[in-house]
Amino acid sequence: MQALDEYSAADLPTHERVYRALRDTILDGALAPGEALTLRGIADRLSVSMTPAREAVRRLVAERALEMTASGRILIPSPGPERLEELFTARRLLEPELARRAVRDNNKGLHSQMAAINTAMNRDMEGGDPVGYIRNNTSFHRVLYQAAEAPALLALVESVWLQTAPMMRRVYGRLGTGDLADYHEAALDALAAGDAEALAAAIEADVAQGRDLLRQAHT
Amino acid sequence: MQALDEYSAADLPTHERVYRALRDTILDGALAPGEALTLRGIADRLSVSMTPAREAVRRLVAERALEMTASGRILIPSPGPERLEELFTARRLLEPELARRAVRDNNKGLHSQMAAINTAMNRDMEGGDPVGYIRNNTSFHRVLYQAAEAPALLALVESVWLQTAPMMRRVYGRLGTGDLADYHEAALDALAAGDAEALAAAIEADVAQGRDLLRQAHT
DNA sequence: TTCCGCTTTTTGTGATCACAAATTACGCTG
DNA sequence: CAGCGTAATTTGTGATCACAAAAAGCGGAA
Repeated sequence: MQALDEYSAADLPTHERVYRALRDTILDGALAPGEALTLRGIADRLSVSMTPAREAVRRLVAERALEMTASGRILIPSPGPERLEELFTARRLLEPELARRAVRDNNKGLHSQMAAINTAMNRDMEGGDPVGYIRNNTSFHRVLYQAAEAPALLALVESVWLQTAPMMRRVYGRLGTGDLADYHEAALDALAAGDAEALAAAIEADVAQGRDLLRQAHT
Repeated sequence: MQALDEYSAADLPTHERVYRALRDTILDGALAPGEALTLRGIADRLSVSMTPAREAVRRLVAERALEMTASGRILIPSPGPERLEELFTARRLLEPELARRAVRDNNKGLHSQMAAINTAMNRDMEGGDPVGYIRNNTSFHRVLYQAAEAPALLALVESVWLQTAPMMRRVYGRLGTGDLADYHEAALDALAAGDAEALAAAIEADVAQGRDLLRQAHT
């Protein structure tokens, strides 16, 4: 779990700071599927009262980043194969569209920014840093889609990421095997060429590869 | 605003009953874009304390069915043209997929159920009942997509509906003009024939028509 | 009338508490 | 040692309150 201090500078409402701390922790894949949380545990760890902790949890449950049983227990979701198939279908439908729009509104710094993130990803993989790898992989996609200036579409995609994030750690172990096509490189080339359809295809292939890796890891 | 009593029978948690009452009110298009709500107003109307009202609002803000300003004011969102274009793009990408899956898992009663809803819609339009019309239109789509048994995809679509719902009332006035293609009939025919692609095309056309009507109404 | 400044009211936030239900711990019985 | 029933503990829920900030109301000056 990540320190609350990272967000304390900006004088945000307490519930917002708790929300961001929890969300980032989930997005990093740092919490295992099925793991249980408690309101008092969250509140104590972040030195706040139960009220903002409850609001942050309620918000994450609404985004399906957390799950609540009928009795009120707070769990990290553990989506089964059917659910994962749905989530990757959503990514396959939405992300290529965002990629196309990003090319349309492309600005100069985007390519170098994404290239730098991709380099950091490869370093994380070689150095054995799963959290860093997952975080940079998310950033790679997010930076691209932010250029599309479509916040409503991006919000839908981010909600899907939150739901798949806890399972991503299992994929990490399968990455070093070597015979994986690098669709990030293909995406960077397409972006440099300003080829929207090639970029959309690379993104779709990248999503499909993630789905396949997860499908293998689940068995 | 709708009575809380409609959900009081099932002994759900208070915050859940408040959430459903608010959500259904929004989904019916009964709240105008830009309209302000207060926690105490919601709590008093439903005879509960501020705490569950706050949790319900927080959840709806997370689903983007409500908006909160930096100072904490609760507003019904009033999406501009660009935002609406995004939301209808999301519907165009997601709903045809759900329609295809519904055909795959088609059960006998679905067609007659949708036909009945469609009849009720036409009655609402002739009778001048905008809330009933909007509610039945939502049901028409929801019943179809529920047959797809893809809850994660459906949740994404429902989030989009919540965001467009407040604007739908403006569309209603344009409906009586007569020269509108009835894609619901086309959808029913495709479903009866078990033609997944024809159904997906009808749904896409229906979504596109809604987008166009809203675009005209906005000027 | 219009605009500015002050006062009053309204509003969201965060903390605390009592309570009931669920979970866990534990000791007894077989 | 396993199964089970009871006690102790943990946990989410809903209500209430103090507080600070924002909004609304209001009166006077230009």
